[in-house]
Amino acid sequence: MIATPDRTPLTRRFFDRPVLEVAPDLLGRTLVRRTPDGPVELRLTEVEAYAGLADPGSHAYRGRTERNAVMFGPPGHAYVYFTYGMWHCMNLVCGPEGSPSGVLLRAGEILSGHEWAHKHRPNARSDRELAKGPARLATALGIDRRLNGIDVCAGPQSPMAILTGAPAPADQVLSGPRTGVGGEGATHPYRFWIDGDPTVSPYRAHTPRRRKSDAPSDAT
DNA sequence: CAGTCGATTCACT
DNA sequence: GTGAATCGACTGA
Repeated sequence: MIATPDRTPLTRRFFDRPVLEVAPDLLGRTLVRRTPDGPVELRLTEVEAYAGLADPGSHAYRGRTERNAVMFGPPGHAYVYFTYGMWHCMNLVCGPEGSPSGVLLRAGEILSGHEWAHKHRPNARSDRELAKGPARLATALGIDRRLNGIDVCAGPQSPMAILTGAPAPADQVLSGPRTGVGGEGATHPYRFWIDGDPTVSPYRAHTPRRRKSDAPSDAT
């Protein structure tokens, strides 16, 4: 049997480019999550770019903190964060070290390991819902903070990797505003997805959360 | 140190 | 379409 080039992790050089180049180039690629029960594979269908210190929508906007430290490190590593007290989301760090940017993995199609993914996502009513949304994607693949900072360009022993293979054709890639991002960061078309793919998550505008001090009152 | 809210998901109306 | 869940990072005093 000849070695299969398509099973090789992408090189670090792939991620060492401007995030707006890397993000659409990731669509159609395969993310493999290596579990004790075998590999779970996902074809990426939707991503979002978070572009450096000047991007108001990015966790890195206000500088380095303990949480976002991985974004300031070398490209090709996973930035996994915990949010809403319940969920995890995963980014891939891009660009030259020191310019903190990343690609949020928002959705994908599970290619193998369906049984394992459904076990982690009991709410999913169909295969296409398994990874339809960033927290769903992380949950389906068993990704949590223990994987924060891991190198996805490392060898086959790594718990996670993005494999080489053909990206989605450019004429099937659409872009638009990022989901759930408010303020100045809401206008940039930094969300990329594969046109018509049923696993792409629905767009939602940012919804500011109601404050306690806004509690209902009889006064006017 | 207390207040605020999040790169979301789910149940319910 | 609206609101709850749920906790920890971040902010400003």
